[in-house]
Amino acid sequence: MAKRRATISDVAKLAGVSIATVSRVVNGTAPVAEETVRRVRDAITTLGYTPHAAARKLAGRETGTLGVLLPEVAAEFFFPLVRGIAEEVRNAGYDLLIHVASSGQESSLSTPLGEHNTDGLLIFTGRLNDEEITRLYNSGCPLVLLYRSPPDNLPIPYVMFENKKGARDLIDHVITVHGRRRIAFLRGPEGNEDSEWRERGYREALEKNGIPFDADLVGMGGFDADIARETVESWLIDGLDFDAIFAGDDEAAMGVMAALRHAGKKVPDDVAVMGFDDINSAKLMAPPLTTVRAPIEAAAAGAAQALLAQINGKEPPHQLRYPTQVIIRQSCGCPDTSSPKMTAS
Amino acid sequence: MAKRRATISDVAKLAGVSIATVSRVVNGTAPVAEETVRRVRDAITTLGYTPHAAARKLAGRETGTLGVLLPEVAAEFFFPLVRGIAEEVRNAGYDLLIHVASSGQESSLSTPLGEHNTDGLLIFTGRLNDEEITRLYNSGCPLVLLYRSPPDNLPIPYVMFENKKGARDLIDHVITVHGRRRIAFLRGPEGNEDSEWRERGYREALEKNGIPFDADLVGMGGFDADIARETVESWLIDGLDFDAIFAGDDEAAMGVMAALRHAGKKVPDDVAVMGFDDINSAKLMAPPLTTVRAPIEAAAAGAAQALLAQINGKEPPHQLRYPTQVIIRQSCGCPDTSSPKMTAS
DNA sequence: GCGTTTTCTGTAAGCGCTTTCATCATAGCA
DNA sequence: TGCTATGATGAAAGCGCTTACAGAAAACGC
Repeated sequence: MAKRRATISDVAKLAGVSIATVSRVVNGTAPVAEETVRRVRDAITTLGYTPHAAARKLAGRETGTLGVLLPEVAAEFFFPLVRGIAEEVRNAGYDLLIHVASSGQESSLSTPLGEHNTDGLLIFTGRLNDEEITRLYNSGCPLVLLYRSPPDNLPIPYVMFENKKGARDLIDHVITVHGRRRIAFLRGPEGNEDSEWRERGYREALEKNGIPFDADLVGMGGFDADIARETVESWLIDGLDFDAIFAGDDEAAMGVMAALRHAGKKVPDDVAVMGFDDINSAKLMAPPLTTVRAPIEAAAAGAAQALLAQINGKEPPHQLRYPTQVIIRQSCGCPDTSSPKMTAS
Repeated sequence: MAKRRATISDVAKLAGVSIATVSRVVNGTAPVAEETVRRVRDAITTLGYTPHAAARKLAGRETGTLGVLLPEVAAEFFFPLVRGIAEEVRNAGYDLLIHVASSGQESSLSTPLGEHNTDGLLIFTGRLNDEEITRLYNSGCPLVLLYRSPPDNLPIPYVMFENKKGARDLIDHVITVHGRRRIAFLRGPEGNEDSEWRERGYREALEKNGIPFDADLVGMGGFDADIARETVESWLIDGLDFDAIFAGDDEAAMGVMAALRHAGKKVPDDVAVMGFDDINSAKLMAPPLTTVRAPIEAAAAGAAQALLAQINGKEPPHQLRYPTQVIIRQSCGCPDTSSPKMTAS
């Protein structure tokens, strides 16, 4: 096995042409005689030649790579997200560079990511603070923000869900249909915009139904099962009175259910539980989770498209807003309408 | 805002030195006078200079990038996996290129990934068939396989879990402790080695306890909640007799529980359910899932280390085997030993 | 049949960086 | 004082590729 890999000149030599011609047939950037194309193609396959990415990037202008910045946390909804992005990016012939923000680092100043290594960046992390985003923006790096709005009203495209409407409809449902009035809310991570909008929707629904907002009923869920569980457990110990919990997202809802179950509370009889996102396991929970469907994959794909458009000099939409939809299952108290049971329990 | 980014020569000019010197202070590859270092540093900051990755790669030998090949499927256990890899890779100063195998493509021949764009590849996909792996191996690309052994006994390092032992211990538990004898098994995806070893462990436990193997009790779980659910539902319709289900993995276990619950079967009273992996939501299921812990993140980190070692010319271990551990919760029938309930239901 | 396109192909100039190699002070040592 | 290690720096050669630019051959128009 040859250790050294074939370069464009090897191919050129074998095919008896110049490297420029090889480059042309590889990229199809100029007309090449049919016969020549064949010879070059042959040479390429016999040599197993693959263009060297770095060289290509250096010579051309683009890097052919898109970067994604992710927070360290591993939530289930990351995968549809990454999948949506990956799909789009691959179709456009780009590579995907994923940077998982390190836990320790305040900002990603340490990582020389972006700017030079990628043609553009999809940013999904609260860690990358405003200054960092501003810096990247000023450096001219094409950016698209996921689930957060740009700092200082910078004209950076961003994607968002209709969080407020989804949350409002959801809460309205448990109030009007199930008569719940002591509805708790679990906030997401500090500064998370999705959470802020969901809280707004929650409050609107309360207000609309004449239920006063009670700050005691708001706690930290962190969009995380374990955090949510702890919060609910401490509420239970404190004897807080509630008959429903809007967990902020589905992960947290899972933690909420575990806490409730562990304390002997029945869902939804004693406490209704609602999530947000409609992750895959939502329908598998016991009871199946009433939640709001967020088209995560589609939104991610949209973000990738916006970035690609931007890179190609097109004007991307300033904001992409994806609709959400309430998904009624049983954790809110609604009956199971799916196929009948086999056995009476 | 300057549109064009600063290059090394800009820095050199500003600092009044040669580009070689700038390179030296940036990389610390040779002694530079203190005063000069200061001047260069200043120039770098005022210019906001960041070395261009591609150029660096071209000039140096390495690309500074590691690739990961993932199948399209999005399972929850991917995240610890990616996290483990990302962490390790970042610590080593490499970038991570993630390729999600496309659904349609037979092999990844279409993607020019690997070889040239990365210094090495972590492969976790059954899609990339043996020939493709062989091809990559022959091309001299450093490789590490995740959760599968190399084709044709090629000396490619790979990481594995002690699947057989974990499964054996787990099944032995429900047999000896809970007296189950009609234990079903849900296989993972076709050709999945983890699944094969788990099945072997399952059979060994059966044999050890004098229970004959019954092919009817083996079905397809696909390591997927929905597939597992369907299988169990059809078993239920067929009236198959079983008192325990080893779901193959935790995702499938989730589907199994949903099917059982939906049919009015009690877990674990009517049917014990066991998973494998101990994903985060395992402990949150109702009832909490008895499973086998696989150190996914550690294994992924180990794989990354092995790849890095290989790239740096060190001899990587041929095989990395990670121990597994049975995690007893309540889905097998064991009592809940955690903190007491707050309320009697 | 001669100027003019049109096709095809080669030459060569970088892209921004790393890295010998050579240079030139200094400093060390006899 | 003379000669060599040593430290600090610059000049320049690429890394593998893209892409003007230009030349040569073939096709076209009148």
